[in-house]
Amino acid sequence: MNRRPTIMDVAARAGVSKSTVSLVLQGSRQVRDETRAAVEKAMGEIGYIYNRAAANLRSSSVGLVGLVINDLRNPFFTEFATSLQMALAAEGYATVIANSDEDVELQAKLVGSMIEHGVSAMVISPAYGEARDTFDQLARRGLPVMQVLRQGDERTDLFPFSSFDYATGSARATQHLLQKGAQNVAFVGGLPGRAITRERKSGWREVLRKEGLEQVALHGKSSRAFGMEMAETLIAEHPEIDAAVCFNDLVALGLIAGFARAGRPVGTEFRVVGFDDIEEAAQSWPQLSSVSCDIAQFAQDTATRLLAWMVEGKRPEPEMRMPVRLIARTSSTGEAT
Amino acid sequence: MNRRPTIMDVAARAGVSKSTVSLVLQGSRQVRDETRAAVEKAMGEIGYIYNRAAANLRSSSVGLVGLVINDLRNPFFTEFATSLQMALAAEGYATVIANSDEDVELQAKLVGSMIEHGVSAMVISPAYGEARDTFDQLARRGLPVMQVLRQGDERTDLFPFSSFDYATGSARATQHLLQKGAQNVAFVGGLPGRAITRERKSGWREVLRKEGLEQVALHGKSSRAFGMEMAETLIAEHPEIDAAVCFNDLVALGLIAGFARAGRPVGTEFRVVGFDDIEEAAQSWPQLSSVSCDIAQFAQDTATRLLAWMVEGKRPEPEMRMPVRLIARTSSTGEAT
DNA sequence: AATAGCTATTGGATCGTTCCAAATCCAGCC
DNA sequence: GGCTGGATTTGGAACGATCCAATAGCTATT
Repeated sequence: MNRRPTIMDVAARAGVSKSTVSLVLQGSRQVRDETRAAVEKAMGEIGYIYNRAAANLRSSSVGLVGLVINDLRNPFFTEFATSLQMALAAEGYATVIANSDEDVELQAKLVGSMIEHGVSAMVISPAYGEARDTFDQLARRGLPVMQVLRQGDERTDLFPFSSFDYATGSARATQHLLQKGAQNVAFVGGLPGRAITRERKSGWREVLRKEGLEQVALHGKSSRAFGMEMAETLIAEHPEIDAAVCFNDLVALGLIAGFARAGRPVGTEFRVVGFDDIEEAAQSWPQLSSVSCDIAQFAQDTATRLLAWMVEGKRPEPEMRMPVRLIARTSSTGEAT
Repeated sequence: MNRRPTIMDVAARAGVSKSTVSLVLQGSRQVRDETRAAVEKAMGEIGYIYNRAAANLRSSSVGLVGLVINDLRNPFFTEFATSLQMALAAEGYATVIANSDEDVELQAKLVGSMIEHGVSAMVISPAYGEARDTFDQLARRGLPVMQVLRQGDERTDLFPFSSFDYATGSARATQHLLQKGAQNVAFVGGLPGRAITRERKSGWREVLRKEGLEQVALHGKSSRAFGMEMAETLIAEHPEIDAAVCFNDLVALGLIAGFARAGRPVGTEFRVVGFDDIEEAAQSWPQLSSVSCDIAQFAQDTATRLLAWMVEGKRPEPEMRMPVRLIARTSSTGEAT
């Protein structure tokens, strides 16, 4: 016989009952140390492998957390995904990472597949678009589901939402640029009409409004390519603009690349602040000033709150904002660091 | 009663037997259309959700593929992971992505957890370090396992290995730099003693040897930060060097940033070629020349070969090399594109 | 009308765990 | 020696699907 060994085989070998083996597997404290040792020895000898499917079937709790990310190629999200996976792994939970690639259809499939696989909770950074059905399905299953970094469903009582305090961040960035001597600060990037764009823009807008300054905003896909393109636009059509708060670091880096290409240095005659403080920000030149979002800490927090919900039933508050911090570097100060 | 509905409930509602429901679930062609419709209607009405754990228990084949990546933060790997996930999804397989973060212990845990969850195959880009036990475990289970992009175990008959033809790529890059007028070409990045470093270096070495040129290689962690640091080293200690083939694009971008910081433009007096052609290469300034590895195509290929193995039992050849292509851009030609 | 040969449907056994209530063990005490 | 009570151990039922062999329903053929 060459089938995969089961607890029965282990039990036979160790001279105990299958129930005892099961207890050992679950790390129960009520089995005698010698018994446990014997069972573990037997497991090693016959090369036993735990069958989670069977266990799940009976106990219907899987120690599996689903994570659906709208854009795993974005380093910001990658960092979040890996940090969350590690935080959950430390508590004995496995994480299934999936990338919806900003496609609500695919997202629905992924969520469905995860539910079928019996995840016991879910963390989702939703794709843009209508996903009411997907969330309804989640609600029906009664799973703990947290929305992070983006809000895809307004029912935050059902699906608590947590993110960063972007508004304050963009206000700080704008003040910083003005203080450094900038006269006209543009906002670059972010797709119009989206909540996250509104938030990252709102602080900038408030500050400019108070100062009575004109507001120039260039919206578009938040990529490096868009930033590069906008450099040309700014130079050609808005020569008065001498600083920019960017939707994210990718746009900011693209903008800087665009200015470099046009032979215009960034840091003194043109100042830039990005958003997210991705690793690259400190390692490009000029080094990029950025509103830092401590994503590893955020992931850790998310894990903690999710576990409290799963294990103790303590549902997180409907909305949480993590504070952000402005990191001033060469691209806004002109000074080497 | 408020438990999750089962196929029995569906069967009762639809007035058929559980077996019929099971057949519908499996998309069998042998149930009558009206019957299928009735069953599907019933499923919709009572909100039935498929329980994969139960199905797996009986059928022991899960449609789940495990993917373990040594560094998911690296955009090259992220791209591979997402592309593979999509290619497999198209064939009805779900992919579990996990990040070992270059830690063999964690890698062992992840592999173990995936086996427990009953993955039916595995794709792994191994972490550096001794992982014999992990591979042994995989071998015992008899799972189809493919090593990609990195070889962690020498038994390629058991664990077929596929990657890119790096040696040819670095030879081309070096020839290209010499042809553009470079006199002394350094190699920057890559941890010494590793197979992938050897490969990416070998083409460069061969070309320089044939030309009778001196070989300067600066090894280290292949990150942006290292590249930046090496810019200073090159300027201070190797002023004769006027071009570099870099281990990867991150190092190349760091190197360029470092030269920019020192006020030395890259493209004419100093030329750089990277490796991987990540998205950013075309969107930085100067645009980065790079040895392009079509990772999406590679992922697609990997999926195809893996499926042939899983489904038809056709084991892939032990070693496969995908051709690469040199993309010349500003950083090596000095010309804007 | 009986038979054969399909197609469509079905009941029971089964997968490998966990859960539960009951049984067993064992030291301490009267 | 019998009894008590906590610590260990145990057998059988259950989880929810699939698989398999058997059955029922049809049509076409003899």
